[in-house]
Amino acid sequence: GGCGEGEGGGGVGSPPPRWRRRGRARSEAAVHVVKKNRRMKANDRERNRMHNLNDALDTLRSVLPAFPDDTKLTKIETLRFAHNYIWALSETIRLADQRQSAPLALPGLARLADAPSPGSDACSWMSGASSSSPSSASPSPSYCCSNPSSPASSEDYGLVHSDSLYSFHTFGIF
DNA sequence: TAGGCCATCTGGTCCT
DNA sequence: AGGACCAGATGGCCTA
Repeated sequence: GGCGEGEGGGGVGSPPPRWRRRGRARSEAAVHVVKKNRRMKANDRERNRMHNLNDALDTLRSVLPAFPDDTKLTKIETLRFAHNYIWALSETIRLADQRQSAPLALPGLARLADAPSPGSDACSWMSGASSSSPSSASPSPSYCCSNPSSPASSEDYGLVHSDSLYSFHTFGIF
């Protein structure tokens, strides 16, 4: 916050005539009311904006795999999970495409070695406020698994069960 | 009780 | 000028 409420400075010297003082007082009151109304409207818009944002997050939660204990993901967890979930689905599609193009070469197994999945390497799908950017060479999520704020059960379930293993089982990789 | 998460308010900044 | 977006502040609620 700052100080944006600077009212127009008063004059220096003798006070203005009575009519001017009264008129000025009225206009100040009017300005105050206008500002107050503007602020209330802005608050209302901001509230609606945040509600829309939360609705979008709820929609995102609804398309993500549910946890067995019906734990509601926090906002940050939802975003991170969605990010890794998209990555896992992309990997699944990529592996499927590779298998289709070369079904006898078992490229998936080779690919698993050089495409670290969040569930297979030392990292997981949540946390990572201090993680490096995933936009470097590898598109895989780089969030590390040592987030004390994330429930361990959620971490374990999130990708290992719902995404990686399930997907790899589905396509016969394992 | 401390810490995490959340909703809300608020002022600043940018855009139309 | 007004609206959208953003970040900081604040207080409430919940849980370990």
